[in-house]
Amino acid sequence: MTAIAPRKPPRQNRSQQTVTDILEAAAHILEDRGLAKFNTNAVAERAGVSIGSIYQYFPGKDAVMVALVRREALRFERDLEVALAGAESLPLEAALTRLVRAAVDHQSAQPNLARILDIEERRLGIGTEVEATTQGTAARLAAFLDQRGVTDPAIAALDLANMARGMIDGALDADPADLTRRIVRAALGYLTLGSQAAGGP
Amino acid sequence: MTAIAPRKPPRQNRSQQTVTDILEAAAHILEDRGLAKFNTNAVAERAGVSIGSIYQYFPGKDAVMVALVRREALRFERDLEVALAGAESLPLEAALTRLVRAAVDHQSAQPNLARILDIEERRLGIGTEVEATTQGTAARLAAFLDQRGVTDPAIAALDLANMARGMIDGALDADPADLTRRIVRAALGYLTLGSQAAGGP
DNA sequence: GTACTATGTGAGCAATACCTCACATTGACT
DNA sequence: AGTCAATGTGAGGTATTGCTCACATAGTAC
Repeated sequence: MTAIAPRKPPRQNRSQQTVTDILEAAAHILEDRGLAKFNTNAVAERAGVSIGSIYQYFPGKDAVMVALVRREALRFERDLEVALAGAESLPLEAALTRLVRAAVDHQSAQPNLARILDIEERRLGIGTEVEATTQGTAARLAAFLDQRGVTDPAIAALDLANMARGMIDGALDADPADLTRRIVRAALGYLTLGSQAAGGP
Repeated sequence: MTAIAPRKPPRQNRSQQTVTDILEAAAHILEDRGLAKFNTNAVAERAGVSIGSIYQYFPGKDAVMVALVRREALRFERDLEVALAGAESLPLEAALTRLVRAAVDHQSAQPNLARILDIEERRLGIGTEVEATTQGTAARLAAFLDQRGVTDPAIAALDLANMARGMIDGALDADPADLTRRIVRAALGYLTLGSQAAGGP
C-alpha cells in the first residue's frame, strides 16, 4: 500500500536515548536547582548533548517541560493503578490509605520536581495537550469513587486530589510523620460526612 | 533628646503614594498577565512612574514581590480576624465555615494573584523575612484550634491551611459551587475523626 | 532670587536567555 | 571506498531583563 515507503525502519534507538537523556537532565535540574536555573544551556550540558540536539527533538523549551509533565503524569497514574490493584474488596479507609500512600510516595521521591510540575502544568495547560494526560489520572480516581457509591465522583476526585496535593506540598518538609494518616482522615471526612453534620451544642 | 534630629518631619506623602502605586501595579500585572510578564519595565509603566523610582523604594525586583506577599498576608490575616470575631460561642462546624468562607473569598477576589503569591512565598521564603508575616496567620489559626481542644494545634493549622489552599486553587475555575461546604466537610473529618475510624465491614 | 534637599526620570549597560544555522560526524548500504 | 541521510555540534544572532547613574524637576526656607 504505502506508495512512498521508507526503505527501512530508521533506527530510533540513538535518538530515543537522547530524548531520555534530555528529560532526565531536565528533571534533575528542576529538582536540584529550581525553575530559575532551568534553561536550555544547563539542560544540554547536564544531558551531555549540544543545544542543537534539544531543538532537534523539541520545538522549544516549553515542549521539554510539557514532555516532562506528561511523563511524570503517566508514571503517577501507573503507581495509582498498582495501588488500586486488588483493592476493590478492601474497606474504604484501607483503600484510601493505599491511594494516599501512593501519592505521598510519589511526591516524596522528588518533591521540588513535583511541585514545579504542578505549577507549570497549570501555566502550560491553558490550551495545550497536557490536560488530556492529567485527566487520565482524575478519571481513574473518579471511577474508584464511583464504585464506592460516591455521589459526585468527578468533583470528588478533583477535590481529593487537590486536597492531598496541597497537604503534601505544604507538609513534606515540615511534618512528614503520619502525613498519610492525616490526609486519609480528611478524605474520609469529605466522603462520609453528610451535608449538615455535627450541629449539636 | 534626639541629638541629631531631622529638622522637620520629611513629607512622606508623595513617596508613600508612589510605593502604593507600585504595589498596586504589580498586583494587577500578576493577576491579569501572569508571572512571566511581571518585569520592572511593565510595573513602572503600569504604575505611572519611571523605572528609577522603583529602585528608590525597593532594593530589587524581588523586594517588590516580598512587599506584595506581606501586604496580602496581612490583609488575609485581618479577614480571618474579622471572621473569627465573636465566633467563640459557635459550634465547630459553624466556626469552621466562617473561616473557610473567608479563605475562599480571599482567593476568589484575585485567584491568579493569590496562586502566584503562594508560589513566590515559598521561593522567597528560604531565608528571608517573609516567613514571619505568614506565620502570624498560622498562629492565629492554631490558637483557634487550641481553644477547641485540638490535640496538635500547630500541625493541624498547617494541614488545614494547606488543605483549603489546595482545594480552592484547584476548584476555583472548575467547580466553585458549594466549595466552602466541601472544604468544611474535609476539615471536620480531619479534626473529629479518630485515628482509626470506620474499620467495620 | 538663591541654595539646598528630596524626589523623579529614562537612556543605556551588562548579563542572560532562547533559538538558528552552517557545518561536522556517524553509520548503513553498495 | 564512496554515497547519502540521519544525527549531532556550538558559536553567535536577536531579544529581553534587571538595574545604574548622570541628570532634571519640584518644593521649602531664607
